[in-house]
Amino acid sequence: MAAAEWKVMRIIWRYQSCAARDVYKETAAEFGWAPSTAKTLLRRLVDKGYLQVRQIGNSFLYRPAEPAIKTLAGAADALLSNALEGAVGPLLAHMVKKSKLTEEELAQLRKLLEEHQPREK
Amino acid sequence: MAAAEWKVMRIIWRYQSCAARDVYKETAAEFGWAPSTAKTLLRRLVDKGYLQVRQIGNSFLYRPAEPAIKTLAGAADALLSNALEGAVGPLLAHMVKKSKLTEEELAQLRKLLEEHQPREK
DNA sequence: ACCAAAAGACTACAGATGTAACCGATTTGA
DNA sequence: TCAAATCGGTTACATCTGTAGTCTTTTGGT
Repeated sequence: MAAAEWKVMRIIWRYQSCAARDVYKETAAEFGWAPSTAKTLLRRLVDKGYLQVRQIGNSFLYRPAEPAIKTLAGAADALLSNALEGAVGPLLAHMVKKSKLTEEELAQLRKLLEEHQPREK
Repeated sequence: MAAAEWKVMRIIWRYQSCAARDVYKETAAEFGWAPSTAKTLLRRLVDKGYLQVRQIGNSFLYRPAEPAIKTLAGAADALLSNALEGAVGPLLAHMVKKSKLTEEELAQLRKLLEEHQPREK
C-alpha cells in the first residue's frame, strides 16, 4: 500500500464506514486533493481488497474489508521481511523510543517481553 | 524504498562494501535476476542516496551511505506515520510477538519500557 | 597486439502510483 | 420543470518500480 492509500485508509478507519464524499471532503481539506483523486484511490483500494463497498441508494458506502490491526500487521510484517529478515531487536527499540504509548500499552508490552522465549545467540 | 531495493541493500549490508559483481552474483543465485537488473537497482539506490560509490580501478565499490539502523529506522518511521499516526501500541505488540529476539535484545526492550513515560490517556 | 570477458552507461517497457479532468446519470433546489 | 450540484465511471498522464537488453569502453590473457 502506498502513502496516498494509507491516508485514505486512515480516514475510513476513523469513520468506520463512510461515503466517497466524506473521504474527499477530508482529503481536500487536509491535503488539497481534487475529489477525483480521492475517488481513484477509493477504487484502487477496493480493487486491492482493502475496502468493501455497499450501494446505498445512488451512492456507495465504503468500509474496511478487514480490521485495521490486521492490515497494519501485514504492513509491519512486510517491513520486517523486506528490510531485515530477522534482526528486529534494534528496530523495535527505535520504535519504542519514538512512540507515545499509554500505560496499558506499556504494561502489555512488558508482559509480552516477559513471556517471550529468547532466541539462542 | 521498494522490495527489490531492500533485497540489494541487505546484500550490501552483509558485505559492508562490495562491487556490482558481488551483488549480481547473489541476486542471480537467490532470485534469478539478470545482471542488468542488479545494476539498475544499484544505480537507483545511489541516485536516492542510500548507497555511496567509490571508483576502484575500472570498477566501483558500493557501500551504504548511512548505517543500516538509520535506514531501517527511517522505514519504520515512514510506516508509523503513514499507517497510523500515533496508535502504535498494538502494532508493536504484534511485532514483538512475531519476532525472534535474543536475551540481550529482550533486556534492552524491557529497560526501554521501564523508562518510557506513559502518555496520558 | 588482439580478442573475449566484464564493467558501467543508456535505453526499454510493462505495471503501479500520484494526481486529476471529463462524462453521463441522477438528484434536488428554485 | 429545469438547471445546478453530485454521483460513480472512464480516461489521462507523469513518475516510479520491476526487470532486462544493448552498447561502448576497459582489461586481462595469450
